[in-house]
Amino acid sequence: MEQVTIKDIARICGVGVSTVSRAINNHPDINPETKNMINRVIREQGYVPNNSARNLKRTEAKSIAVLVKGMNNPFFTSMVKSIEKEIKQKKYAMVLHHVEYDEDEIDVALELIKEKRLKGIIFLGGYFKHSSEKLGYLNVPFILSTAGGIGETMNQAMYSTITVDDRKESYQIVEYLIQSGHRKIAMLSASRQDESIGKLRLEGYKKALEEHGISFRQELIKSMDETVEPYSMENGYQATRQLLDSKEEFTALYAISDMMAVGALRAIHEAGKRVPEDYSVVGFDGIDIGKYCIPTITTVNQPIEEMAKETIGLLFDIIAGKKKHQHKVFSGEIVIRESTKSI
Amino acid sequence: MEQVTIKDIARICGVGVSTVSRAINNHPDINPETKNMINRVIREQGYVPNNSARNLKRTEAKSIAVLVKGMNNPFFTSMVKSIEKEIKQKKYAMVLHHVEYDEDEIDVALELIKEKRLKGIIFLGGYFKHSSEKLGYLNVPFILSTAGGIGETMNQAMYSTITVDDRKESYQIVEYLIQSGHRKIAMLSASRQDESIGKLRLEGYKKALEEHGISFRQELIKSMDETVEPYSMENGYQATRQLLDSKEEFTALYAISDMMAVGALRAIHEAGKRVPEDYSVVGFDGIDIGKYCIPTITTVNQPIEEMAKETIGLLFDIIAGKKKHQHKVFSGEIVIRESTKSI
DNA sequence: TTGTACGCGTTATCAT
DNA sequence: ATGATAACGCGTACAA
Repeated sequence: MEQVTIKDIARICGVGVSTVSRAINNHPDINPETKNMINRVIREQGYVPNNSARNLKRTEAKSIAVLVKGMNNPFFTSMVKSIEKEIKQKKYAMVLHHVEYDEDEIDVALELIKEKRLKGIIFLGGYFKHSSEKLGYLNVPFILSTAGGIGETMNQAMYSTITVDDRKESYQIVEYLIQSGHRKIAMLSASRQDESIGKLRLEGYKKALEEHGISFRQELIKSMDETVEPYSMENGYQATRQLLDSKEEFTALYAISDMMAVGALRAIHEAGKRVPEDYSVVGFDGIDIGKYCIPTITTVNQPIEEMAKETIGLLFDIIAGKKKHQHKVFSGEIVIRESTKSI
Repeated sequence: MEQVTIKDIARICGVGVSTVSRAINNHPDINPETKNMINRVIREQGYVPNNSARNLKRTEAKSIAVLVKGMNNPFFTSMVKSIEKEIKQKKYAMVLHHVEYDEDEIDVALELIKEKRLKGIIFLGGYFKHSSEKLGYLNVPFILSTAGGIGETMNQAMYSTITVDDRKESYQIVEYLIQSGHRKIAMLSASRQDESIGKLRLEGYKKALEEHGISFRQELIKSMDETVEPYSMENGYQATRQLLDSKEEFTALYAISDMMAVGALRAIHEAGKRVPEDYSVVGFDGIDIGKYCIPTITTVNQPIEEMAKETIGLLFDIIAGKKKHQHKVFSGEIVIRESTKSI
């Protein structure tokens, strides 16, 4: 279990530690021969530099952390991939970290800042109802991307945001349903206490109903089961079953995530009904699975690629001091597929 | 950008650094009053201990790394969750790390060992064709869980493995198809050069055919497109389309992952055919999505929960010196759902 | 080109 | 109960 250190290597090679250090870090001022010799010994000994010590010493590390809330959602997976591509292109290192739904992302970020020498942070998802005070501890630029519940209690100049307008997009997908002739539109919503995207999407739903003279009925709203993973297929399945069992009449179902919509499809199928003949179903996010389901799912597509590009681009600009924090809103796009029909 | 350190806290509080350290780490020998005072200042200053320095100094860290190859596969997601639960129960910290398909997991592991003070490593997925020499550098116990390509070049006493017998399980699911009357069974396989689970599952397929007097036909094997994400829905979709376009006759389709099976379902649907009426489809893994698809997918269920428990249990026993490395094989279970029928 | 010595922020040890 | 100080492993200024 004994760790071999840089000193051991130096001793074995009969050189000083700085020479070994130079060999490791490809410094110019070193004799190629000694360098080769040192590298050979390093391999022989299986020596790996201790990163803790390195980070402790190093001035800068050119790394960016990406904190993802909830590792399950495939939506974030593709977002992360896009971001990673961009980060690598800029020759930065990406530190990916998952945050549980019940963890505090700021605390995690603070840990990370002290551990790695971060140049910036990207938060993906999450709710973000933190005080300005706490946010102030974050002494590197950070961006909230596709995060909900932003801007009420927080000082807008302290950070950037990249989002879609959840309220508006939600409004539009519901309006699409209304224009397709649906008037009894059920919704698979977030939990009742949700203060995040769930709330915004619910507001959009209500507004669309209102503007088209349809009265809101609480009975048509099914909230997520908090004991089941949020936004999951299982959650969508459960909620839809409840809805079906309740015998409430509806012709369309709006799930606030594509994953939930998949569960809804199943529940409807099991009830002996068909999509879209008996019920139209729409989701939200635009993840891959919606393209493979049978039927494929009509949804609000979030421009993942663009948002990722903008996120990382903005972050680099802020790091370089070229820009100030800003709040960008992207437009979603309704993608009509097989799960909806006009009535 | 100025980092506030333990010294600053000590100075502000008018105490020594060791006292601050004691306050942070809940040492017994400290006056509750000073402790409270220090904690207040820490909060006020937004001080967070530097983990690099901590790890550098700390004797032991009670942490276990989990390295996952390929972040996309939901199969690993649930595996990780189970493992995390167990690790937390033992009061250890889990370090989760994703490894890209083209990264070398051993190198990543070596980095991690030096950085955190790991007590053990769990590798999830991946191919593992490393030399004993390189493995020897890993000076903490490690377990290969659900990893393929094990045991040929590697010294079995150096590590443990937790797997299902991919060859056997593959054999059984194909045999199930054969017993259901299918004789023309197509397969969505790994890439041709695959030396891992893909190869084993292909061998199982061949053996089942052989033992039931069915001749193997290369035309019925579609390999994954290497430019598309391995084991993905897209990959399954593409391969199935090719298969369908090739006009080869078959009555059953065996996809080596559930995700690929989902893609296959879609491709078949688009071709105007039906599952299971026209084609029976089976997958492999037993992930959630298979329960929600329409139709639900017959598959080989891997006992994720048990394997996770065994993995982490064994690792702790090895760390404690209670057990030696061993190689456990779990049995899968064929779960018959809607996507298959007898002919 | 190479070696020596110091300091990074923290914890452990030993005094007090 | 508290404080001073020596490590931890590494990078780097500076001396040689």
